[in-house]
Amino acid sequence: MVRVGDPLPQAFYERPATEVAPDLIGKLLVQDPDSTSGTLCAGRIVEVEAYCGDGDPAAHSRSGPTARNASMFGPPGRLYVYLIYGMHWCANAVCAPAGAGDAVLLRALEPVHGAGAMAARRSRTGAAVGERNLCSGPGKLTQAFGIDGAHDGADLTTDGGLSIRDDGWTAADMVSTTRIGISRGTDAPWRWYVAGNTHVSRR
DNA sequence: CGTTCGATGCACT
DNA sequence: GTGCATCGAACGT
Repeated sequence: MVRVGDPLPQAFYERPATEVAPDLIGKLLVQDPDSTSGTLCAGRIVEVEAYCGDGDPAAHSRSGPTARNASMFGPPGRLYVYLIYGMHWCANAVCAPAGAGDAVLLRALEPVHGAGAMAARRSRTGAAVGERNLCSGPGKLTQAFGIDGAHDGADLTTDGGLSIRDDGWTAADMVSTTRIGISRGTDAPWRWYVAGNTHVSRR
């Protein structure tokens, strides 16, 4: 059983995404068991990217609120979940005061608890999925945790469901690089990951 | 090991 | 009609 603290409070998220993102490295994404999933799942955040409403050409919020990105302009500490390439869900933690359009994309996790349940959700055919393949990418981690559009706007700061918690772990070495998988805003050094961690995407 | 490429739905131009 | 904040299979070296 994982021993963790309370969910990070809304105040933690109510800062620019570029400040919150590196602080999310090392924290735990926790999914409490519920009626449909009897297993607690937890993964340590080892890779993130910041997207900013203020002049960031890569952010979905760059042109103001739309039906898709509405939660990105909502209160901080909520999830912004969207579908990409027609088949993968991506999960973000909304940051900064409501209306700013800031969010931090969760790019990779290191499984800490519930890896069996994650593997079951990651495997379509029943074939085994290696541990390094469970959460080593933004589309993989949402599949591993069963996160989809129904979680858009979910509150990360309360008990039950999904939350992000601090168990005291800190990275020995953290690296900052430019963001990947985008065609605009490629110069901003807004990707952070744990140096040497085997669960970081595209290693 | 490496790189290329198809899948697949939808928001936005 | 175009272009994705991706993944994994199918190649080539």
